[in-house]
Amino acid sequence: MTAKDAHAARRRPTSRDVAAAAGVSRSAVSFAFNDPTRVSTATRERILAAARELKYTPPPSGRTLRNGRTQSLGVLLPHDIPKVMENPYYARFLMGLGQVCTREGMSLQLIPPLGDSLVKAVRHAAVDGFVVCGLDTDRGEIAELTRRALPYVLVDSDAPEGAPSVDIDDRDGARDVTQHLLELGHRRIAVLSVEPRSDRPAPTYRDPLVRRIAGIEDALAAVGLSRRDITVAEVPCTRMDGYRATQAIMATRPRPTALVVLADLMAFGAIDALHDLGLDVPGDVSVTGFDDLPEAQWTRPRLTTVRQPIVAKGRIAGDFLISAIRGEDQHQHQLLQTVLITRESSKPPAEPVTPDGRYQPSVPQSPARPVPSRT
Amino acid sequence: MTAKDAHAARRRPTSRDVAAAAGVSRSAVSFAFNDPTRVSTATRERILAAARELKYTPPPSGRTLRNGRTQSLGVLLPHDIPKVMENPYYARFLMGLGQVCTREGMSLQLIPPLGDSLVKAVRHAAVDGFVVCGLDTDRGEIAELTRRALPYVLVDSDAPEGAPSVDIDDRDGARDVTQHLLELGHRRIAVLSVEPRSDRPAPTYRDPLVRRIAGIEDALAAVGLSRRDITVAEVPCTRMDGYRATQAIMATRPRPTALVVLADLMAFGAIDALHDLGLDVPGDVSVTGFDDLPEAQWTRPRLTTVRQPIVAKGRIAGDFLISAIRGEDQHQHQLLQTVLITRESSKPPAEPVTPDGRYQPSVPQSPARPVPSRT
DNA sequence: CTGAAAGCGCTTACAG
DNA sequence: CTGAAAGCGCTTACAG
Repeated sequence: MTAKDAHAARRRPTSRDVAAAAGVSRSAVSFAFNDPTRVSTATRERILAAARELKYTPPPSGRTLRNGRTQSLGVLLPHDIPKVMENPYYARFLMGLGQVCTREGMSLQLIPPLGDSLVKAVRHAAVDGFVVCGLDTDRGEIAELTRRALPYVLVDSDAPEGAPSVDIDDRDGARDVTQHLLELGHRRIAVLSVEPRSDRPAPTYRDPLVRRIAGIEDALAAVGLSRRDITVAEVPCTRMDGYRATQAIMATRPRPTALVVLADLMAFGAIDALHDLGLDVPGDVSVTGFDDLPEAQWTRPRLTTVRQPIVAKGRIAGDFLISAIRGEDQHQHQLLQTVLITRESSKPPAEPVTPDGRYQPSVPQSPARPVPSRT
Repeated sequence: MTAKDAHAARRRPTSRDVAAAAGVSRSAVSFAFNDPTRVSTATRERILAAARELKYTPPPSGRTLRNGRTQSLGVLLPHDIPKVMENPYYARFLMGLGQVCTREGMSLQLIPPLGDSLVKAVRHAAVDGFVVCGLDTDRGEIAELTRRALPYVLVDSDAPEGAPSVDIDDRDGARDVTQHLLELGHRRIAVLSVEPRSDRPAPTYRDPLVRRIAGIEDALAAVGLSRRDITVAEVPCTRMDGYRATQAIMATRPRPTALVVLADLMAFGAIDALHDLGLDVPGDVSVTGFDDLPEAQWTRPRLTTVRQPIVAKGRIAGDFLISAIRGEDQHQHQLLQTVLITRESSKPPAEPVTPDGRYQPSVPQSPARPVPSRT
């Protein structure tokens, strides 16, 4: 079989074919598509007609190689896409990035680990820059980003010194919500945190969840308690894991009167679990979250939580990237503030749980470690 | 300034540089990265060391041009990314596509209109295939897809005959939920539908929302009513638009006793609005949705709705695309079934609204137009 | 206003 | 096991 001929017959037309059909050079074809001022209107029409005839459209692969631009922003994800999309947090974060994409005329590439390797994912992605989400420790990804010499910005990450990053004041947020529960009189507090993505050698203070735990300790210290006085469970960040972990926690005695959950999604699961256990929220157990997803207002009772500006975080991360792609100066870091949102899922415990009864609010002591002050 | 030298000094290393540094050919460099069996271990180590030294990593642009593969799936979106991400429907749909991406080691590119033009977006996207979402009429996008000779599959679209597509039985679903309300005794029914994305010349029966309206008419016809007996409002598919439209609908007299909303997201807004108007759901007004998003179980009251297999839809669309990319035979169409989920947001109206009182359930007549039968 | 040519950086069939 | 060469398809500086 003359496979070659058959193949040639159905191969995609190139600018060469169009040039031949229109009786012009390949340059003219390129100009007709990209810079109409460089060819006469008549010639342009002829070229476009020939292109239509041959069903030709300039494929992006050639342009990408030539221009070194993909017109696409990459979002490097800590987990595979189904798991990421389970958390409404990401939908909101992508809304912020999407605002930038709309403005800049770019597409958004969701880049999950490739066969468990984020390094490989970085290596293969055809994008103009990376927003790196929730990188819990540098396992080579940043080195690979540097090698590729592409702009990047770390978000919710364990960002090394000097790396461009957008973060929130995790520590203050966690301190505020814990202090809120302590002021209500709670003393038997359980914390539900997010487990690290991988076995990592040493979680550092830069890790957002380490910072949140530190914030909890700040609040505890202010009333003379320490981490030893609370229990901390770490599970994957899913609603179902929040559900299961809450069941386990509530099986312990003495039962906690308050549950500090470090992600709204897991807090929803916690409320589900308490409901199924026949425990009243907040009558039997107070529950707090972290994020203030829109859904936090729809739970019954509505969720007391720490609001973070998720959409703004996405937008700012995108803006950082655009500046870097353009080679403009950029702020290297941005720290966004959280706000405690008090709703019905938290109230004083049914009975005082410490010998001295209800906690009397007092001026909090200075935290154990310096934290960014809020103005 | 010797700008050229400065540029040369900091220009990205290429396989040529690495080859020179390691004292091998560029082929060897390529093999070291892509096909280790083609070079000796010692040579490979030397090459990789040189690459590390020079901070070289093979950029995707060359490979893409050469291989004609991007390892990326495109999702062509009907709106810009912020608007799309507002609807939890898409998070679930992307979960399904994401399953395929995980399996195939691909990334997922979100491709919004480029300066309002989907044709431009198609032209510029560097992907191996397109999932086209909610295309409400062919305004050139499909022609451009054909020109690019890339595989595509239409989802929730006004798909032309013969185009690969994944759809649900919109008509049956809408008929079932309307029939449910009619059987409960409702007669004053308002429908809240999604407005077309653009001014289109002629919505056709292939349009999912046209099919849903047809399903509503089927159910009405079975009790001797017609479209003239109901009111239909069309608004953009957002929670806020659902809220506002419901306020407007409830200001009409006589007030409807049931609201058939053709997207859960808008139904959530409708429940919000009824709550704010001091109207009880379902006491004063029954509300039904369409989709069965997870959130439909969290509204109070929980939402009666038409469940569609959103994640499966995404997975199947992705599988279609993968088959097509591989050049395998593929099923051209897939029709997925919906199921009516009855929850607390619907109940009989407070008082009979027709002269003859409550509707007596009877065997539904055959629908006006043939619909795909469910087995 | 148009054409010939170089070059973006890779991969792989082919020859050694 | 390795090297020289062709080619993927475009864009644009340069010369006419």
